[in-house]
Amino acid sequence: MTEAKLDKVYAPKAIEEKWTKYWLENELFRADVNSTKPAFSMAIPPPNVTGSLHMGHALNNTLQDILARYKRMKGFDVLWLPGTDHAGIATQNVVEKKLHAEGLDRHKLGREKFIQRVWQWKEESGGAIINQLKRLGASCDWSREQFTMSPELSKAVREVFVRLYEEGLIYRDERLINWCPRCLTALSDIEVEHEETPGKLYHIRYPLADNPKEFLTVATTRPETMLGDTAVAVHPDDERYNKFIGKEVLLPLTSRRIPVIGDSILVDIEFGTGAVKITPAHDFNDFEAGLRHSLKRINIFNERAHIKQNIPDINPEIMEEITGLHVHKARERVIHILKEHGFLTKSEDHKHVIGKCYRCKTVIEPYLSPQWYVKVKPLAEEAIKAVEQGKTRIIPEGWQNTYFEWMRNIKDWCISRQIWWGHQVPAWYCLKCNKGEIYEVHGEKRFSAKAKPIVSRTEPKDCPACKSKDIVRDNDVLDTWFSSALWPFSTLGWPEKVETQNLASLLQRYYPTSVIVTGFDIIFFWVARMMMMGLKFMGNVPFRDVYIHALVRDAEGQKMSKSKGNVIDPLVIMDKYGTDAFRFTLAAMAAQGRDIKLAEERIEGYRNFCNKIWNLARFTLMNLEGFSDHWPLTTGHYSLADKWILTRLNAAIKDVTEDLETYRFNDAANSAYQFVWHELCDWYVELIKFDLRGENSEERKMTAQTVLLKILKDSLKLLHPIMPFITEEIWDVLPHEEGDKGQGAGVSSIMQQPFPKTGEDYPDAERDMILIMDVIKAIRNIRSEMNVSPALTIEAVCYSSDVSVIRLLETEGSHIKTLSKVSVLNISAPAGRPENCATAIADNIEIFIPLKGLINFEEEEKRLKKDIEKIEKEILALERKMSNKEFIERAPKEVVEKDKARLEELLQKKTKLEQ
RNA sequence: GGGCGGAUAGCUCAGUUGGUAGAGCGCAGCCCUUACAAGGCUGAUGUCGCAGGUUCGAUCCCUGUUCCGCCUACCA
Repeated sequence: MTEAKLDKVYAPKAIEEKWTKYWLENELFRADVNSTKPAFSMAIPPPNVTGSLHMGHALNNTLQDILARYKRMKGFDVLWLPGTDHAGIATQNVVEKKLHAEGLDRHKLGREKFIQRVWQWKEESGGAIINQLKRLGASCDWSREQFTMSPELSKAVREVFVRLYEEGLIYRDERLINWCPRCLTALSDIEVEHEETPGKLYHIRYPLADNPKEFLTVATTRPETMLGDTAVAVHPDDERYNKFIGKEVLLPLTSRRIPVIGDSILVDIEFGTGAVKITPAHDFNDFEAGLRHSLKRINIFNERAHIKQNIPDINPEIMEEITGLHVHKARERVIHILKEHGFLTKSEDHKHVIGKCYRCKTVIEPYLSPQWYVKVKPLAEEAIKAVEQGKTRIIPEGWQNTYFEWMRNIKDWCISRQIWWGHQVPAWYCLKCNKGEIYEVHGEKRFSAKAKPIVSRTEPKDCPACKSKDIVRDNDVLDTWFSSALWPFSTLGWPEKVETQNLASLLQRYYPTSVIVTGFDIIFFWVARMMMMGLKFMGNVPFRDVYIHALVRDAEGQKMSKSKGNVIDPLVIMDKYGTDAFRFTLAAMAAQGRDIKLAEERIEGYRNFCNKIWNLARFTLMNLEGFSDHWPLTTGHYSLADKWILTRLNAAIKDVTEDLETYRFNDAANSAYQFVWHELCDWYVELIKFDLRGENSEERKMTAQTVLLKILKDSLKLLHPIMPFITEEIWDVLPHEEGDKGQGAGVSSIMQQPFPKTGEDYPDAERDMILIMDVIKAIRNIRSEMNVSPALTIEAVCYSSDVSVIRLLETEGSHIKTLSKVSVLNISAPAGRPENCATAIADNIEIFIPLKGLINFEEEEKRLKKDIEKIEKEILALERKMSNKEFIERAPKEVVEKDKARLEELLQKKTKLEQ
């Protein structure tokens, strides 16, 4: 007697904790470099150390874990490499906030102490996200956890930087960059979020220098920047203004005379007034125009976007009024003054796009400063080729265009950041050689773009040129995404391969990785750059497949955000419904190419599914009395139901396998769900209850037990990648055959089992079973429609003119009796409708149910009429189709045949019903 | 401005070679039938955004169009 070892109630929490601990203690997720199995590898998109598990992580890592577990069961040596990202700005912001609460700031603390504080913070709180991933069931090889600021990865960063510099692919230049006045750092183009905002377009008169009564009116959205104007541009073909080209205008509020120039690139005749003020130090277009016309650049504000002192040429009283004001405040003042002096002629509503910092949402200011850049064009070319040649596939394919589009229009990547937390640029400056190029910000020495850096893997002892020991390190750190770009190979030990044999084989074995799974929001930030760096330094793509998944939104389709207050916390969900239900929901909703609108009811539905599986397992265990694992499982023993469910299992295995191979997670989840609930539980379990109770024969009992157990085990294996915990728990208490329990040191887990393979199909049994099921459904339908109590046992008459059908009904009639609660099933009755009967037709089997005493004839009439109407409608459609000659001639034969048969069936059915 | 995606049952969404539309939740009716009420059985509901075109036949292919959403872009 097998004792039930599952609690009556499915309680996910304890199970999850138990198995997480077991898996980790037994290191079941560990990759084996020396394995003879084929390798499957993935690098996790490293979450920020500051992070807490959100829906995006949950989806991303659930999908990866499904792949990892599936591939493991498919016989691969799986390396899923985990780790976290140091997340420069984000982390610095977190620690700065903490300092602020203590009444400190990083400048008071100093760079070295501040960085110590960040490390301290990382040690104390940085592991949260990793533990949350473990709770999600992520089967990463935790023994290889990496951090983008670790000494090893830092070494990789330095190596890449130095090599790129030596090849001329990294350089320094003074340009206009996106500057965040709050973070006090430069940002790359893609770190700026654009947002359409209503604003105003101001028309300002610039008097002509030689005739102050004449004006050139410019239009601008940012009037305060006029203080930095160094020219006015008009279109050379613009007849209104081209006569002014070469002349000068007086810049209002200043004593500055600036030239009028002709520029067809910058100026759109149609827009605004047709005349454009040029501020090369504060606008990207103007900067370019300034280069074309060799214009001076006048910077009017500082790092915090406050108006500088002593901007050249400004009227002193105005200067005094606005010095130190934030540009936005200064704007109001300038508008006011312009209006007072009659320079402002008009202001109209105008919506325009403004950039905001992706970390803190502060309005970005274009700001002139020396920065480090990567020359990306040559790298991008290779990255484009690799995808064109199919060395890397992007899935779903639609994202390829996005990738190409960006790669083809790529601009040089500004990689330096003026923050402290991150990989400090491995460059030094000789104070002697660069004497004239030094300036100070917040007590830090900075160097102009003309300064000559010494770039080196290690700190130089002295200046190679003058041997002076007076050298200073560049204060900038690298864009966080610079180190992320190296992730697929830096985590595998690069560049150490020459020195350590073991690391070499790691790279050899696991690079390129098999697939990277990520959201589309970081295609540019991350995927594109990994491609460039991987190709450059490894000579091969970093991954074979890129699987791009959707964004998780709330039930209304809104992006989840703290400010909107619509965030669903995955940890809360896991507490409430269990991790398996949550994971299953994510998988089931992860259809390619569409965002996920997460509604809690859906999760609840899949929690119920977990419960269903749980009870299925309990039922199985309760019915294994006398079970012998030596019972031979051969075709000869199988009943119709056995053959049917085995055939359906094959279909489920085939579907789930194909779906997982092609990243169709939702289809895989649905196939498994459909099979387990609506075929296995709803039908098979009900069909074999008699057998299991031993009411047929010992042989039937043994066979049913064996088949049920096999189907349950295979179902658990099918589900395990999606629902690891519940499947492991049930697997653990099931009886096992030799070798079923997994290998090695008493450790056993369903995850070590091979993924189910399809067995023999029984198409005849499948067809016959459908027939029986249809009859059962038809009788149930009558009972329900006629309001026959479920407690009441009734009689039924089935009639068919087909001998094989009659034989089938005779041999399998017991199922009909049991499942539709019929006591006498009369099969050999003659055709024609007996008196006082409810009638139905299923698959050309006529079903009559004598209803003496318990019928409502009006109901029956109504029911019949409805049936007939439905049939007539379909017949009409089919007949129209059949009378269409071209359909008969041109449609595929099978289709015509099928329709013909269907029509015939319907006609027969109709006549029978009408009798 | 350019590009992409969506529009299918009350709600959230599937629908992979064009051949009579599916699921979950919700809804209605009946049932505590000893695996499961987090359950069982039965049922109802769709001019598949709009207009054309190709085709014997279109939710699916083509063109146009309207609403949403997203990405991208230097119109001051």
